[in-house]
Amino acid sequence: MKNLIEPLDDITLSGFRFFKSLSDEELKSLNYEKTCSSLKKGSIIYKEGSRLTGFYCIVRGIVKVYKTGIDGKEQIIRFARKGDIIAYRSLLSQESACTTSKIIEDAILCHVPYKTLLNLIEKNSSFALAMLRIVCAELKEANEYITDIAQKTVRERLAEILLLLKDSFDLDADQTLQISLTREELANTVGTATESIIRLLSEFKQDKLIDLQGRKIKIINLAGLIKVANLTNNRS
Amino acid sequence: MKNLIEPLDDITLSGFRFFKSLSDEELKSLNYEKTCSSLKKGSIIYKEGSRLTGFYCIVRGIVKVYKTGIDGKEQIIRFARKGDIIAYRSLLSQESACTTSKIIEDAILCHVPYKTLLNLIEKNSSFALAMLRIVCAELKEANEYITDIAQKTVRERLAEILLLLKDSFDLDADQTLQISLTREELANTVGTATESIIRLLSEFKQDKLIDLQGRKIKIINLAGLIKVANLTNNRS
DNA sequence: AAAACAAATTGATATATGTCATTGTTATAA
DNA sequence: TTATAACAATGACATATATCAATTTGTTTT
Repeated sequence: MKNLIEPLDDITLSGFRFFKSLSDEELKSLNYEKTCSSLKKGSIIYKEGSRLTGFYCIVRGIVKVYKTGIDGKEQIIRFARKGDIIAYRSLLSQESACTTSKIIEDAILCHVPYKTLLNLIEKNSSFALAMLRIVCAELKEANEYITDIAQKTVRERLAEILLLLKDSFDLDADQTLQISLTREELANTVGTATESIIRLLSEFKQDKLIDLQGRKIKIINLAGLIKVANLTNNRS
Repeated sequence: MKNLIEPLDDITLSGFRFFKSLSDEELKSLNYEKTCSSLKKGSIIYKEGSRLTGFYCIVRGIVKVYKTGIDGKEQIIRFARKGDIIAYRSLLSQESACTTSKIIEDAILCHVPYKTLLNLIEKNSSFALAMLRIVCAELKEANEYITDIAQKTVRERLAEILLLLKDSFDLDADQTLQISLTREELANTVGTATESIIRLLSEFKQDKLIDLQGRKIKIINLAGLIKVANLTNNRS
């Protein structure tokens, strides 16, 4: 699969919630300085260790962000979708990327240069604060996930991840998760072995919590799933 | 143990690396607006769920920051020491605290009001950027820990935590860790059961990696520990 | 100093989950 | 249409780690 990259002209970042606090003028130059591209599933946006020149806004599609751990096993840190930004963490720290990002659903991304970001932070304190809050939100998520992964069983975590995916990517009319992951990707998110995911999904199906057909996961007993997930209070 | 709080007059935050980018004038009003206190081991600085009015700078002592998970089991998110700041995450997100912070070594803290923080972020873009980089650094750590906890054995993680503690709190002349934790606290950091920590520490001792006397942990084979920790590349 | 409590240790045991191996299934390409 | 590979599903098995229970040691508190 080739990285079919085709520049796109008419995309604007003006509607992005992340840029809500920008003035018209700032938006104008932002839109001028960004570079958009269309990427096919499987394309890699940037690799762990690479030098970043900017961050990316996701206009459409889905991206998985992961770290490479022991034996090259990937740990998925998050899924990003329309309206999200990626690569900003390492960029702001001025380090080379500590994650890899890969398209899992055909996407359109806009690249915003580091300099533009710095400029906005410097000139627009509302933007700086908004940025700060985005990082803080992600840090909160991370801390919660550390607690989960340290204290919960794989079964509980799988249920929880399914609920999280439901909240992030919604269900279609048929109560089916609008994100399609391989069993391995699910395993790399939950932090377990692929076989365990397969077995647990089957169990969930037997228990009438979900229905499976291929990669489609249909939630048929939400309350039951929530119960299995054993939520403390956080994540809905 | 009582929360013996005694206001302290002559403490200044001017030397804090975190405030490096402040002007003399900003420092002056910061020092005026802060409130310092001396807290004994065991004191709780703030509790999960409480409303925060500011963040805290640690002038001396050690603090553990933890989340309460399943069955009230605590998951230690980080240890903070001189020069570190705590409580800023929830504060910036304007949420109630999602962690609890407790003194584990007699400490002096300075409370800086939210308004002061906001003001600095608004008026001093270098400070805003510095703040941003602090949050980013913590997010990086968190992501790395997620990968570890998801992929490594308890044995590996324990070795790694010992190394981390060594880097954060240094060793005394005798190669002994300058932070004293109960086995339970170690367990709650590593994300395992207390008994497992006890057994693994004994094994490490048998393997001549460390020496134990009470809560004192002496590192006698650093290279060996590093090997056990099975570091990918990140944390030293 | 005794009493009361918290922390550390050790052993026995159960089990959730990882690992390995095999086969079936589906997608992709040639 | 076959060939090739990626993915999914199952079974058998090993084991790291949790859990439970009992004992010892060390710290506070009165």
